[in-house]
Amino acid sequence: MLDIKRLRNNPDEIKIGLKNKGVNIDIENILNIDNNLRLLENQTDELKHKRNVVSKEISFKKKNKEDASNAISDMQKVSKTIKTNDVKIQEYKNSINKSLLNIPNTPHTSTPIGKSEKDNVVIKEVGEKKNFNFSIKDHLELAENNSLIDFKRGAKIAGSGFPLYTGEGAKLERSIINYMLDLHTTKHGYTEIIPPFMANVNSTTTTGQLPKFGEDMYYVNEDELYLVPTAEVPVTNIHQNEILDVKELPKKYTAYSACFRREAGSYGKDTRGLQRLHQFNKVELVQFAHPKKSYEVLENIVNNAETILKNLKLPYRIIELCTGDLSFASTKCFDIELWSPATEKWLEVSSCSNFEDFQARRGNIKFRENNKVDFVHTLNGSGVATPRLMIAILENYQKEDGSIEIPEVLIPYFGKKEIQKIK
RNA sequence: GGAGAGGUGGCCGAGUCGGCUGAAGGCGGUUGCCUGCUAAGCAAUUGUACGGGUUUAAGCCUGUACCCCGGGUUCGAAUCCCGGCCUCUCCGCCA
Repeated sequence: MLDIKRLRNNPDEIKIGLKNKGVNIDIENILNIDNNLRLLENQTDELKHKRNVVSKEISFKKKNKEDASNAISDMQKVSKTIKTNDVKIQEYKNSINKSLLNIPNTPHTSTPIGKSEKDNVVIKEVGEKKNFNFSIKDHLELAENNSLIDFKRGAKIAGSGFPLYTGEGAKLERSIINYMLDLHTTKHGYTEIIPPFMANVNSTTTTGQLPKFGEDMYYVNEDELYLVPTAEVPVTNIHQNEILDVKELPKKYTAYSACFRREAGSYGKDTRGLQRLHQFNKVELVQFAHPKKSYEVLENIVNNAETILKNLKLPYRIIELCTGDLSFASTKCFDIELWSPATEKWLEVSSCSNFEDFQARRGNIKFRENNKVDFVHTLNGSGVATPRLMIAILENYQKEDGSIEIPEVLIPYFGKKEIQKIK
């Protein structure tokens, strides 16, 4: 949520930011309502002040057995006015709040300006794309031949987009998750969390899924709960309505969660195999940072995520999203993409973003420094999502005989050096 | 799911038959004094949000609101009434 004071004082700056993000929002209208609100609030505060004073006088009079009926009937009128004013004030506030919740964050000044993903900037490419001297298979065929994932039965159980990992496929998936969690906790200083996989309206509003993107989530009507689309939702809300001590910052959490996404409207787009799923596994990194340090923290998160891919010896690249491709809540964002040799495409496995105080305002997450209280900056990044990582491992580590080599760092977790071809 | 108890400031904990309680008391924190150092002691200070005023600014002054949340009664509610949420205890069910 944007700061209403920023809206009052620098409306032009915000208009430019929103324009760069490709959205058009009537800020003047909000400012008008804000003006009316403050006017009425001032008047009403004065009435309330009067009521407080006179009520005390009434109390004294009654104690002294004096007549207070005039004052009381006066105050009856005042109270009536206060009541109607309060209703109006609440309407103004609701209206402003509703508008603010629907305004996206504005990009950081360093974010490259652009309209769509075509304008994203490649920051660097790391590792070499392997040259295979045999005809390679794609991850679907490999998963099938080695009995790692049973898409058909997954679909039978829940529908398409719900993969059924089987045997060594399940074990490899688990190995990947464990390896990532261990790296982040032992080498990168994160505290591990296992969060609820469902979240309420409040929590999903903090992170920005609600009110605009409710359609993207699975919703359990009876209990008014959303299945988490990412661990970012529960983990960011750990400190909802809290004031942290500045000494605690940055607070670093890593969490595994299953992620559930309806992916409404994306049918037929890169949906083969593991590319786009309704349920997938992800290890998430979340940090609560001092506002002055948050851009350093962003680099730190990118670095932590990157280390996974480096250690797995997979070719990857980092791109910076342009203003037009930035998500609703973020000011700056780096994606990490893995190379899929079979499809000759880059696959996004991580998205690392700074939200500055956007989520902190919605979730009321603050810190105290020298007796002053201010909103923290929240950041997160995938570290990383498993399905496309699985694609990259299977495809990049395949051998001519159809077996799949296990990346060195995963061997202690997987317990074997390779997966033998079965079919 | 059934029965009962309860939700007060960073924490503990008082709050009378509604009025002078933003909230006693204690702990903790901060600052000052004291002290050879530490401990102890003494004193002061110590919530948040949103307005208004003032200052170059840190700040200061001032108003309103907040004692789980939302309504209601009343001139006036932490205190009374209704609804919700959460916690605890017992019973039931269950991985």
